[in-house]
Amino acid sequence: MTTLNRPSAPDGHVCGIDTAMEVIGGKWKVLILWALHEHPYRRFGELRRLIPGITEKVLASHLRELEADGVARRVSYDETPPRVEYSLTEDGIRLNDALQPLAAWGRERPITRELGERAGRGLG
Amino acid sequence: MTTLNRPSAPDGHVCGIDTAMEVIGGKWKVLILWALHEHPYRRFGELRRLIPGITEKVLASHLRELEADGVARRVSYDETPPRVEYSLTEDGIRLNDALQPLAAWGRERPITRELGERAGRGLG
DNA sequence: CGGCATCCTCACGGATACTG
DNA sequence: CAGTATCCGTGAGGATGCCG
Repeated sequence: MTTLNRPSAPDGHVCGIDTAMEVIGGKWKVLILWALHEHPYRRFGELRRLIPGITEKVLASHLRELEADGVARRVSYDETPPRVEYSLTEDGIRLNDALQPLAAWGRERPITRELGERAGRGLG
Repeated sequence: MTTLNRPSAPDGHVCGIDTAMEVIGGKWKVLILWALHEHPYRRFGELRRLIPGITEKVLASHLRELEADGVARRVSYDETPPRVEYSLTEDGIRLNDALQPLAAWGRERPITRELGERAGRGLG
């Protein structure tokens, strides 16, 4: 995220969506947000189980980025075995709320392309 | 988009956001959507100028995907020189509307990370 | 003007092993 | 349990050139 040519709206037309996309741009970020949204806090392994297919490394890095972006919070308890709880910040909750219309669009949307094959996997 | 392991919400919890992310997931898609939203129709070169940094190939492929996803429409006129106009479909307009809260979030958001360097390029 | 055909890069994400 | 460390593959995206 240093020398990358980030997309930007033309001459001062800050639409803000690009900013948001930076935050939720990761492959699993919205799913993580969603999982955190359903419950006040989530543990690491819990998230991993809730999101089948994600690896530990990716989950960890995504969580770190979400944290750095101020939408997720990480609280670790000094216990044995260790316990870490992730939750949404106020801003993260607002982000999730802002995501709802998009989710509704995705649900109500007329199936144009082949949007069937990608969901036909038994998960959970 | 064939054998790719697409993210999915756990056990039937269809949040719809993943579906939406498939459509707007491209690097410049939201910017294209935004550009199409501001005006009833846009020409190819116009879009290219409106979105500095995007290459013709990427713009073309993104437009084609947006078209395949039913959110953009392409109309070409048999003239010399050739003229092609892109516009949003009804569903594309709804998508854009659904994107507005996200845009608002992006604009109002407290700057946590270094969200300054990526915009510091003279464009337009 | 509005593309498509190639070739190539590189960052994102995946697999595996190891640690406090 | 909750991660790091390392290596690697992939594919979206970028550069360039040509065409109707």
